[in-house]
Amino acid sequence: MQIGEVAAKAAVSIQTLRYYERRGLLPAPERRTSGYRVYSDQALQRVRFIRRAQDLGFTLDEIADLLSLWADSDTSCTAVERRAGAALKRIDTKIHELTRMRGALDHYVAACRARQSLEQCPLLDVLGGE
Amino acid sequence: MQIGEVAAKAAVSIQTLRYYERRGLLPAPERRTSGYRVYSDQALQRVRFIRRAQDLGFTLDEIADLLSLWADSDTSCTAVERRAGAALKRIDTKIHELTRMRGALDHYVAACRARQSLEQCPLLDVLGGE
DNA sequence: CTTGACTCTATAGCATGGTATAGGGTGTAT
DNA sequence: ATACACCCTATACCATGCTATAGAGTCAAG
Repeated sequence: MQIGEVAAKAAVSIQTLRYYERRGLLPAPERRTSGYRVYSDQALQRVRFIRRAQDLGFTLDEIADLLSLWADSDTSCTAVERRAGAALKRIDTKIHELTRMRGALDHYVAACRARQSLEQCPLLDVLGGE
Repeated sequence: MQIGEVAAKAAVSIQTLRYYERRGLLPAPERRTSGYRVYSDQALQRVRFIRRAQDLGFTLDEIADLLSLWADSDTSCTAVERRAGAALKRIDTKIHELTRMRGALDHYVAACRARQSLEQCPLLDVLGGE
């Protein structure tokens, strides 16, 4: 397979594949004499792995780490779990932060709706006030 | 007040203040003959407004928009509400996305824990498989 | 043999919200 | 008068995950 085919099959752009290679997420592939990259099915699997891991909230750095574990089949599942735990924690933190923001914003929007007509906008007030 | 004092009082860095000015979030302040920026209390209020709005999940672009509303005291509260609604929507979308990721990741971590000792790691399998 | 689709490298740019650095001037206390 | 904290501009850089462009070479079909 050449790069365009892999890109199509994995639903990523060609530039993204070359970017992953630069980032060390994909091994440097074989080349034709012309310099064209030649990919194996394994490489395609690896790209799909990367995309799935991104869907699960891993960063590219974390994925590089996971891939190195994956390469070593002796790796204990525990090591993988530890990484997943870190990702979970990060996701939870983000959810809590956003939930807090949501609550606060919602509160002021409600106050805004409930205001008496002559009052100042409570939403702008809370931002500006204190 | 000069820039360092405003920075300290608003708990932002000096560079950040100059950055806000470049971004158009703060009006260009008066200058001493030396070129030193001189800020009013109003300017400090404005910086605090920016920070609070960021805490509520507004982007700097949205905040610039809010500030322009704020400046015009005739602005209807409705206009402010509309902006807040957009921010709420964005926050909700992010929360849902993260919740989905969390669920999927959690599921695989559980599968990983429940596996029989001889099985392959289910977490890596699900990432690589299919 | 030419056309067109495909590939290559290198470099720069996007969005976001800043931070860091170099090289200089200012203000005040001692 | 000199030390030291403070300020100035301009420019580049950080992380993150790409995308875009220029300028050139390659491959297969007609």
